[in-house]
Amino acid sequence: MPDKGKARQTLPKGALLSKPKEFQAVYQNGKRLRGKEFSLIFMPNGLNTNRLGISVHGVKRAVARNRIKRIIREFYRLNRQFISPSSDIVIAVRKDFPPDSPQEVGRAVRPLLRNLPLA
RNA sequence: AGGAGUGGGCGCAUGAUCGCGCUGGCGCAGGUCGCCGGUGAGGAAAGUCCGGACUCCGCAGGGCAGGAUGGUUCGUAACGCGAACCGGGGGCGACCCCGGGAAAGUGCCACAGAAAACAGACCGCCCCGGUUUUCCGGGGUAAGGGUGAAACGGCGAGGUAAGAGCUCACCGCUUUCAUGGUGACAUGAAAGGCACGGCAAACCCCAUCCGGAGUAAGACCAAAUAGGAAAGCGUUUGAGGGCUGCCCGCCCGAGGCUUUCGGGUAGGUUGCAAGAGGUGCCGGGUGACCGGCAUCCCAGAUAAAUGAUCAUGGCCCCGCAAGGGGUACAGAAUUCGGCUUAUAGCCCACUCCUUUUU
RNA sequence: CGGGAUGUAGCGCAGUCUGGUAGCGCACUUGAAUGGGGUUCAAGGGGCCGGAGGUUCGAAUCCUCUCAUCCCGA
Repeated sequence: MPDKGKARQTLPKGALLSKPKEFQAVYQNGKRLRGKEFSLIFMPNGLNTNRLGISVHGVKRAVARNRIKRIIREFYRLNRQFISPSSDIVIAVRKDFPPDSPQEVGRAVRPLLRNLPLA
C-alpha cells in the first residue's frame, strides 16, 4: 500500500486517454494481458508519465458503468507511482465485473501486473 | 385495534483526509502551474409516449392523401395533460373505472341453433278436413321448450279457438313541446304503438387540430485535401432541383446536375443556462390555475466532472444480550410543461368499513 | 438526438394485414426394413404465441403500457 503523504496522488485530465486515436493506437500496437473479467493492454508512449484509458463494454445501466470507471480511476490514482512510467494502459472491462472498492480492483489486477516486464 | 380509500411529502445526516469538473481572486518561473474561496445529479435526471420554446429549411397559394384526438365547460404557451361538472358501470362504503356516431353506407357475427338481422317457424299450442290405438294434409299463432355471448321490448291484467301492443296500467323506447342550465344534460307533459341486436381499440362518417427536420439544429474561427476519374442526362422546344407524400400551381436553373469510384478533414469557440424559474406573503377562483409584492441565482461535462477511505449518528431487520446485517430505484447532455414506467424504508392530512370498550 | 425491425415447439421460420382450427422443415420418441449403422418408410409427442392490462361472446392476431435483442441515419 502507498506510503502516505510523500508523493501527492493527483490525477489530472491529461493522465487519461480521451481521443479515439489514442485508444486505437494502444489497441493496435500494445500488448494484451487477459484476465478473467477484463483485459489489460499497454504500450510505451514516449512521454515521461503513464496514462490510463478505461473501456467498459456491455454494462447498460449508466450508474453501474460510471461506478466501474470511477473505481478503476481511483485505484489508478492510488497506485500510479508503482506502474512503470511512460506507458499507456487500457483496461477493458467485460460484463460481469462489479467491483465495490479500489482494493478489489487491486486484488484483481495485481496477478496480471506481476507478469508485466518492466523494461 | 385491524383492514381499506384518496391526496401530499421525504427519500440518509455530520465531520476529517485524499482526489475530480466548472468558476471568482491572487501569485509567478506564464502552464499538463500553485494557493485561497465558491459551486457541483433526480423525483423520476429514465422510457422518448405527447405538447411547446429556439434554430434552419425560400413559411406565396389551392386540392387530395396521411396522422392525432374524441361527453361538456373551463385552465394553459400548447397538449393526447389537468380541474369541475354530465351520463353509464362497479363497490356495503370512502371511492374507483369508462366516454362522439351502429334509424349514411359497406363488412363481420365461428360452433350450436328452426332462425344471427328489411326476419323466419324445429318441437309445441289451437282450429278445420281426412283417417281413426295412430297419423296425414291445410290454415292460424309465437305465450312456452331447447341452442347460444347475443333470439326481435319487460312485467302484470284484460282478451282469444290458441295467441299476439290486439287493448290497458307501470317501466323502457322514439318523436314533439315546455321549463332549468353557457353546455354535456336534467325534469315534466303529450303523442306514437314497438319500428331500433352487437362489433367502429373493422372499414368508415362527423367535429377539432397538425408544414418538415432537429442543438451532431444553427453561427463563427482554424486546419487539411482537392480543383480528380468513369458513366448518364442536359443547355431556353430546358436536364435537374426547391416548396411535406402526391397533383395543380409557383420559383430557381447553365460548362451544370445525378450516380459510382478514389482522396481529405472531423480540432476549437458559440449555441449553453435568468427560466412560461424557485421560495414566502397577500388577493381572485368550487377547482385546475391566475394576478400582485418581496426575495433568491440554483450543475454545465464532451471516451463526458459530482468519487474513495475512515469515524460518529439516524432509520429498518435479526438477536434475551454482546453484536451482526441492510439503507431502494437510479446519473444531468439545448431547454420547459405533462404522461408512463422503476422505487428500500418512512412521514402527514382527510375519509370509509369491521370488531371491542365506554 | 432521431428512425425502424423482430420476439410463436430444442433450432430456423409460416400464420398477424382480413380475430374463432396454431402449421412447415430439421431435431426427438416408437415401430418397420438391415447381420449392424446410415439412408428410406410409417406413426407419435412437444406450444399457456416475450410480459401486463384493455376492446370483443371470443385475441398469437386489434389497442395501450412494458421488457429484451438487432439494424439504420446525423
